[in-house]
Amino acid sequence: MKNSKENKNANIYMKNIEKLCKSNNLKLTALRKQVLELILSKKSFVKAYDLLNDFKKIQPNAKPPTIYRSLDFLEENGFIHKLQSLNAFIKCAHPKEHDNCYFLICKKCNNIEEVCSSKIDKVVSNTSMEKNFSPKNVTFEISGICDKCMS
Amino acid sequence: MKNSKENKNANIYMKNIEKLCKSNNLKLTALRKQVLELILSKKSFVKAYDLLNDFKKIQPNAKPPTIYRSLDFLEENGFIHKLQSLNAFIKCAHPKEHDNCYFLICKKCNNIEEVCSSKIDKVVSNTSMEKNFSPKNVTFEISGICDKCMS
DNA sequence: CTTGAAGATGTTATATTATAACATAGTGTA
DNA sequence: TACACTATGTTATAATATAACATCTTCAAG
Repeated sequence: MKNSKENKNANIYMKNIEKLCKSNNLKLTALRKQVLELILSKKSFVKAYDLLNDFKKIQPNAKPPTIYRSLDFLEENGFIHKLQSLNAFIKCAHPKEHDNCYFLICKKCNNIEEVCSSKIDKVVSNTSMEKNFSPKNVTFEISGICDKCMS
Repeated sequence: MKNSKENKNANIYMKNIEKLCKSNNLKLTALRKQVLELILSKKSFVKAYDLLNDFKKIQPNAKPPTIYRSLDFLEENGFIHKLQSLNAFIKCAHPKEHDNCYFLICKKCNNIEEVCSSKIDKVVSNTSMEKNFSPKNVTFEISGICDKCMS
């Protein structure tokens, strides 16, 4: 039951990505799509080499660049995020719908919550204005203990 | 001229660290102090293996754990920060004087500005309250182009 | 003192993460 | 069709980090 619901969600998500790629003239190749599917199949974040091992079940001769190139494509286009403090990857909760977001990372259950907030955009832009700094990429990750794991 | 000024600053910084270690009952061993001195001697961030190579000039048989253990000690106690998006380390601008800070990282000149702001503390604590999340560590790094490199 | 437990360092080995460099294949278009 | 461009395959290695165990210090309790 739960799996079929998750599959459905993953399908909806993938349809959206396909549409976005079409309208942005991006090539969602079979390889990239397969890699994204594997990422979507995870409850939480995934490490590159775990992804590689998963992918080898489909294509046994896969090598690190196979994965890293797809990850690069997916990240550059905002379909996934790299969690810098974990060296791990996770699907974007709202592809192409926001600029900056941050992550609440639970150390206990490994759940990740992606939070998109205008507050952080404000902090970033205010700071940048003050310092005359021109921001390009924001890494904002908060690790701690989530609601569920506290109680 | 400039070097002697920087040496003086590094000395003042080190005196402060020694004082802090004393009052917090932390062991700033010769090794840890040497590693910190190397970090202080850098204009900007430093990579662990560059540090190791520097350290080998003092102690040729140094190995990765030598460096990583000292980095762990220095980071745990807030004397240095790890820049997660760069896999690099940098001295803390204000040891033991603040909780959260963020970094403006210039992609061109590699200059790092450490900014301590109550605004970010507020964003973090507000978010955490809303989500009932208990934050432990914050990673907040903004990369872009700095004032000097823009003009 | 001295001894023994804890912490720090030395040392070997290996795990983990990521990319360079070059070869080949596919794709679209002039 | 042929060319330029992009994507993928492949080999090799670079870069980052830690596990595991040995040895040495240190320092406080006996």
